[in-house]
Amino acid sequence: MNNLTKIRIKDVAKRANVSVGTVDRVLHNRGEVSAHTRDLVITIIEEMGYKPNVIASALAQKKRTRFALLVPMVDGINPFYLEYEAGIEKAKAELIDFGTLVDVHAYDPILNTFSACLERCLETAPDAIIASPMVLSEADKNRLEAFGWNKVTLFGPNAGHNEALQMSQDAFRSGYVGARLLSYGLPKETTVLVINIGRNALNDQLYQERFAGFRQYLNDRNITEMSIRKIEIEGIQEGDIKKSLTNAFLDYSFVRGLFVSGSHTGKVARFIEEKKLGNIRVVGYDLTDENVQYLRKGHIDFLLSQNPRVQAYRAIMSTFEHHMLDKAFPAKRIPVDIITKDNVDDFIP
Amino acid sequence: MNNLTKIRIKDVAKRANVSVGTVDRVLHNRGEVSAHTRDLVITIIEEMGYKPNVIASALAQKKRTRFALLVPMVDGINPFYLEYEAGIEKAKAELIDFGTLVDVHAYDPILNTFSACLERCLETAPDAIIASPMVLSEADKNRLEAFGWNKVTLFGPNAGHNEALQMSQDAFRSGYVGARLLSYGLPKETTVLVINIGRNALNDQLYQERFAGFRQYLNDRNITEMSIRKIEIEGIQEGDIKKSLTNAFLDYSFVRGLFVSGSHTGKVARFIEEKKLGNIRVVGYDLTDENVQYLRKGHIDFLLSQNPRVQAYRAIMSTFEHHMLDKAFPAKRIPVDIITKDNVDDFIP
DNA sequence: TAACCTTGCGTTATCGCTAACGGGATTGAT
DNA sequence: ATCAATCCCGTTAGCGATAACGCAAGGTTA
Repeated sequence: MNNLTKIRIKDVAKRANVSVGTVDRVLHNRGEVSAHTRDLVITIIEEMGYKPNVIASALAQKKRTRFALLVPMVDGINPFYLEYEAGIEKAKAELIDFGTLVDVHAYDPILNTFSACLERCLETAPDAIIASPMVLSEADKNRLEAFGWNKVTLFGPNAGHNEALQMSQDAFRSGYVGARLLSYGLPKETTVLVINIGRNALNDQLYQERFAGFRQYLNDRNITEMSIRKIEIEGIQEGDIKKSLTNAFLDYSFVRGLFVSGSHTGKVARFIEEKKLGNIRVVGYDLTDENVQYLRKGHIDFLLSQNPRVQAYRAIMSTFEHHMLDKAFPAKRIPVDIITKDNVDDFIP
Repeated sequence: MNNLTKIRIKDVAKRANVSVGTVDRVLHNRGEVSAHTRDLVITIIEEMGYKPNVIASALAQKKRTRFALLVPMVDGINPFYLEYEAGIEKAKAELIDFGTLVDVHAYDPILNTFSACLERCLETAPDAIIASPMVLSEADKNRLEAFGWNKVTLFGPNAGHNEALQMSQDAFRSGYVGARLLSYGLPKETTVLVINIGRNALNDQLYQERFAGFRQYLNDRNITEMSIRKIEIEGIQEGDIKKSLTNAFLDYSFVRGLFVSGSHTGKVARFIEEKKLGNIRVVGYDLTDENVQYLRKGHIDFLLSQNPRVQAYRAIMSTFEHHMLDKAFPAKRIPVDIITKDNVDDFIP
C-alpha cells in the first residue's frame, strides 16, 4: 500500500552517475556544477520525485539559525500578552532539535520601548525577526527594510506592513462578527453602546478597525433603526471605569446591547453585575481570566478571541517552515473564534 | 540568552562514566543494566536536564512504525468525510521522515463494512490503530481489546470507548451551544423545530446526544415557554426532504427556529429559500459546500463545526507524539467552532 | 614550458542516537 | 578446575544530508 522507503539523495546520485555531493550542490544552488549536470540532476530529481528528508537535513545542518522574537510583556497590566508564552515555549521546544533557536526579546508596550528593543535585537544579527508590535515608527520600518522585509514576520493584533510576512486576525472582520452577534440577539429599534477602554496611541488603530467593522455590518443591513452610541474610557483602573460607566448609563439607560472593543470586557460585566442591570447583551474580546469568569456567570454573551497562544505558535512555526522548509507562508489569517459559556473550555489552555 | 547546545547523550555518558550504549539502554528500558548504574544514569539525566534529540532519534530508528488509519470514505454521499483527506495527507507528509508510515484503510459507512476492514487491517499487524468508526460492534471491541486498547486511538463524531485514546467533539455540548444560539436570537414564547435527517443506526447515537444537549440547555434555563417539536426524515434525497418539510411546515408554520442536528442543514436552507420563508433562525452542523453556500446567502445563521480536517490531523499527530515521543495524549476535545457568514472563510481550507 | 588559477566533481567526517555485536567478568554446574 | 551460561557494558556501523576538503583536467600567464 505504501512504499516503505523514500528516494534518497544517494538514489538520485546513482541514477545521474554523479556523487551525492553534486546532487547536494544542485539542491542548494551552491554552484560548482556545470550547467549540463545541473539540468540532468534536476530532471532526475523530478522524475524520481525526490523529496529531501527534513530530519536528516536538520541533523546535518552545521549552521544554527536564530530567530529573534519581539513580544510585549507586562505583568498584570494586560494579561492578554502573557498568553503568548505557552505558544512560544511550545514552538521553541519543537524547533531546538532542528537547530533553530528562538531568542525572546521583550519590550514594554506601555512605555513603548519597541524601537530600542528592535535595535538591540538587530545587534544580535538574527536570521529572521518575528515581531508583535503595537505600532511601527518610520524609523522601525526603515530598520526592518534594511534588514530585509522577507526575513520579517509580523503577528498579533497590531501586525501590519504589507511587505512583511503576516499572521494576524482581521480586526475589521471581527468587529463585523461582533455586530452580527449583538444584533442577532436584540430586537430592532434598539440602541447599542460601543465601549472603548484604555484608549491610547498603542491600541487605537486596532479599536478603530474593530469599530469600523462593527458599523459596516449595520450599514450593510441598512439597520437605520439600530443606532450606535460610543463612549471612550481613558483609564483602565476599576475606579475610572466604574465612574465613566455610571455616567454613561445615566444617559443611556435604555441601552440593551454593549460592544466592548477591547479586552477589558470583564470590567464592564462586573459593573453590570453590581448594578444588577439585567437583560443586556454583551459582546467583547479576548479570553482573559476576568472575561472568562463573567462569561461563565452569564454576564457576557460572547467573546471574540484570537487565541494568542496559537497565534504566537503559528507565527513562529510558519516562519520556520517558510524559511527552512521552503513552504509557502499561509495566507489564511487567524480565525475569529466565537466563544460562549458552553464552548469556552475548549479554548483555554 | 539561550544555550546554543543541548545536552547530548554523550555528555550524560561522560558524567556517569559509562558509555552511550548504557545510557541508551537506560533511556529505553532495554535492560542489561545493573540497578546501580541505572539509578546513577537516571539521576544524572535529571540533574543535567537531558532531553533526547528527537530528530537524531528518528533518523537512527531502524524499525519503521506503521499506523493503520480506518476512516469512512464515500464519494458524494456524505462530503463530510472527504474532509479528512487533507488532514491525513498533511500528517502523513510530516511523519514519513520520522520513519512512521500511515496506511489508510477505507470502509463504507453506508454498507457498514467497518468490521471487515478492521480484520484486514489487523492482518497487517500495525503498531497502532487510529479509527473513526460509526459504531463499534462487540466483536470489534473484542478484537481491539486483544490488540490492546492502549494502542488504539478513536476519533470523529462517533468515537467512544473509554479505554482507548480519544479525540472527538462533545456532541452533547455542541447541542447545548446550538440551543443557546437559537434561543439567543428568538423571542420567548416560541417554538423551535429540531430536524433529524438521514436517521439510521449509524448516526443515531450522535444525533441523540446533540439533541440531549439541546434540550438540556432549555431545561437549565427553565424555558418552559419555549417548546420543541421534532421531525425525523429518513431519506437524504432532495425529494424526501422536501416532502417531509412541506408536511412539517403545514403543521408548524408558526416556527421561527430550526435546529438541524446533522450535516444536511443546507438542504433545509434550500427549502426555506424556495418557499420564501423569511425570518427563520437556522442552526446546523458541518461545513459542507452546500451548507457554506447557504450560510453565505444568509439562510443559515450558524454552523457548528468540528473541523474534520483538523480532527484527523490531530488524531494522527497526537497518537504519534504519544507513542513515539512519550507525550501525554491531549485530554482536550475538539472545540465546538461557531461559524457565521463572516468568519467562515477562516475555517475552510 | 613551468607555475599558477579556475572549474567541476568525488570523498568523507560529522550531526546525535540506535541497536546489533562482541567480549570481559562473574557465577554455577560438573 | 574446566567450561558454559549469564550479566553488564563498551564499541561501532549505520540513518540521510551537509559541507569542508582535496584533486584532476583544462586554461592562463610569464
